[in-house]
Amino acid sequence: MKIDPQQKKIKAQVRELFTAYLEKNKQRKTPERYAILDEIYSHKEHFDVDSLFVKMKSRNYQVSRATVYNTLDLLVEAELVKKHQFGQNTSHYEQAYGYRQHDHLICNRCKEVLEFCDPRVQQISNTMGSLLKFQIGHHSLHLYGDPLLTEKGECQHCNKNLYP
Amino acid sequence: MKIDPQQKKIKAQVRELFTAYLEKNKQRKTPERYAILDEIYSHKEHFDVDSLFVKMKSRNYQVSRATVYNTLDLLVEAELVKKHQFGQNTSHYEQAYGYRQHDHLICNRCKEVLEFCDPRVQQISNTMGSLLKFQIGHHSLHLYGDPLLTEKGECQHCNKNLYP
DNA sequence: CTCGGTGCAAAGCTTTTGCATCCGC
DNA sequence: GCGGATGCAAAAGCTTTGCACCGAG
Repeated sequence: MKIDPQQKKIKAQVRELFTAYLEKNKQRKTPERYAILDEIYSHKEHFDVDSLFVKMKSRNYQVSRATVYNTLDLLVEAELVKKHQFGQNTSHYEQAYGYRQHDHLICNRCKEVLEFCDPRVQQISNTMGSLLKFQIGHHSLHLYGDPLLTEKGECQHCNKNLYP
Repeated sequence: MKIDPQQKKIKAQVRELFTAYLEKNKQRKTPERYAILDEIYSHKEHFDVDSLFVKMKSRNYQVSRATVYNTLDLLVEAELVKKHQFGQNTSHYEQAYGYRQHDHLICNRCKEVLEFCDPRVQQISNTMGSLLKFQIGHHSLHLYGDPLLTEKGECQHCNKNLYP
C-alpha cells in the first residue's frame, strides 16, 4: 500500500480530534483505541465490525471484539466515524472526517455501495427540522436500485455480466 | 377498536393485490399468509417481527415465526409492506399501500418515528438514478434529531418532560 | 493506588435453516 | 398425490454482558 501524504495528515488530525474528545469526556487514552482509529483511517472503504476485527488481528495488534464495539461507539459519538445500516443486519461504518457530506446508492445486484452528493438533502433536512421542531443531528439517505446494463448485459459499474 | 370503513376497503384491495401477486408468481394462497396481511392492515403503526408474531398469537391465529418472516418477505416483494432499519438491529415494517410516499424522522430521545413528505426526495432519486445509471427501485431517508423543548423542558411531540 | 478499560467467553436477540407434517392445487 | 408451505426447534449471526485482570491517570 502506498503512503498517501494527504491521508497521513488526516490521520494526524483525526488523532488530535479523538484526543480532544477523550479529554473533554474524561475517557482514558488507551493504545487500543488509537490503534483502532488508525486502522480505520488506513483504508477508505466502508467496513463492518468483523472485517475491522480481522484486520486488527492480521496486523500485529491484538484487540477483542468487545473493544472494537466499544471504540466504534466512542468514535461515532465523537463524529469521527459514521454508522450505517444497509438492508442487511450487519452495521457498516465509514470514516466521517476529511470527507465531504455524501449519501449512498446500493446496487441491488452486487450490493456495491456508491456515493453521491446532493445539496437538496441538506435542504430537506433543514426544512423538516424547522417544520417538525427538531434539531436534526444527522440523516441517512439510501437509494436502492438495479444498474442499467449495456446491450451486452454488462453492469456499467462492476463490468460483470449480470444478464438477465 | 373502531372499524374504519376506509380501512376496511383498503384491506379488501390489498387482499386482491396479494392474490394477484401470488397467482402471478405461482405461489400458494395459504390462510396463514392472508391472516398475516390482514393483521398488518389492521393497525396503522410501524411494527417489528416479534410484535406482529405476538399479535397473531394473542388473537386466535397461530403462526410460527418462520412463517411470519417468510410472509413478510413476500409482502415486501409484492410491495404491500415496506421494510425499514432504524438504527437498531431489529427490522421495522409498515404498510405500503393506501398511504402516500413519505419518509421518517426518528427522535433521538424517545425513539418515536414521525413521518414527513417532501417531493425533493423523489427528485434526488431521479437525478441520481440517471446520473449514476441506475434504475432506482426504492429509497429510505431517515432524519435523526432531538426535539426542540418548550421553556419548561417538555417535548412538543410526546409532551413528556425531557429536561435536560 | 484506583477505577475504568480490556480480553475472553458466555449469554442474548434476531433471523435462518432442517426436517417432518400438512394442505393447496 | 405431489411439492411447496408450515411449525417447531435447533443453529447461526451479530452484539452485549459479566467478570477477572491490567494499566492509564
